[in-house]
Amino acid sequence: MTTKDAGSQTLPVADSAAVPRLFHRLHGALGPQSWWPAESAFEVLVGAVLTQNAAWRNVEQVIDGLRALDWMTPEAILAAPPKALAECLRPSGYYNVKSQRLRAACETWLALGGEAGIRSMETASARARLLEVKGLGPESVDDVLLYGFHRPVFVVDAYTRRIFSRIGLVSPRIGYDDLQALFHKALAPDVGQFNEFHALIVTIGKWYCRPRIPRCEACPLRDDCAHGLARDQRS
DNA sequence: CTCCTGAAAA
DNA sequence: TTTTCCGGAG
Repeated sequence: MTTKDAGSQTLPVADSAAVPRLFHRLHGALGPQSWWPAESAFEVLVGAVLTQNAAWRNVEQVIDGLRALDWMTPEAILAAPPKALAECLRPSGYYNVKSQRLRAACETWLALGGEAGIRSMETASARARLLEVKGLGPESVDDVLLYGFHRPVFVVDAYTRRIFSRIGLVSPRIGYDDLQALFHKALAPDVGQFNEFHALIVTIGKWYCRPRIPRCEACPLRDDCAHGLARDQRS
């Protein structure tokens, strides 16, 4: 092992056997999370855009609002007056940028042949095409692929980076692709497990591995975590 | 790095 | 009152 491993931002101590072990620890402690709360692949796309740096609680308000207006289709969103659409998105924040991102996503969605068209595409090409949309970054696209189209793509987010860097497996500045690659190497391409694992990570990040004041004492990963163990020694 | 923004928890 | 939220573009 060299000191500079050609761009890999996984720490030298990283052992990928830890990854599946952490999954089973989480699943045993928290149980099934039953994600993603959506009724269609398109609704996953909508939720993915709306939840960008926004609490899901606020996203739900918008989703309910879109349903009430009968706007939960790409055609309806593109037909809606831009001003009215933005107003509808207000509760989820960044409503001006998100309304533009949503329409851009709807245009590409239809251009690709809608849900049926995208379902017929290879995962890699669907991912590449969706990433071209201004406003769809890797996390939003991977949400759609995993939760909307049941493709074995591991979703990475800020929680994943924070939790796994605190545990001591990766650098806190690791990039999206490198972090995703860690999971793809450590796990079999199992859609059910990818679904559950990411959902569990979100729950841990939200309730225990918080940014400023983590609740390490009660965290299910405490015994596997460098950060949690360091806290023990201080007390 | 900054900006985009409202809602609710802490 | 401050922090945080299932990010992404410029």
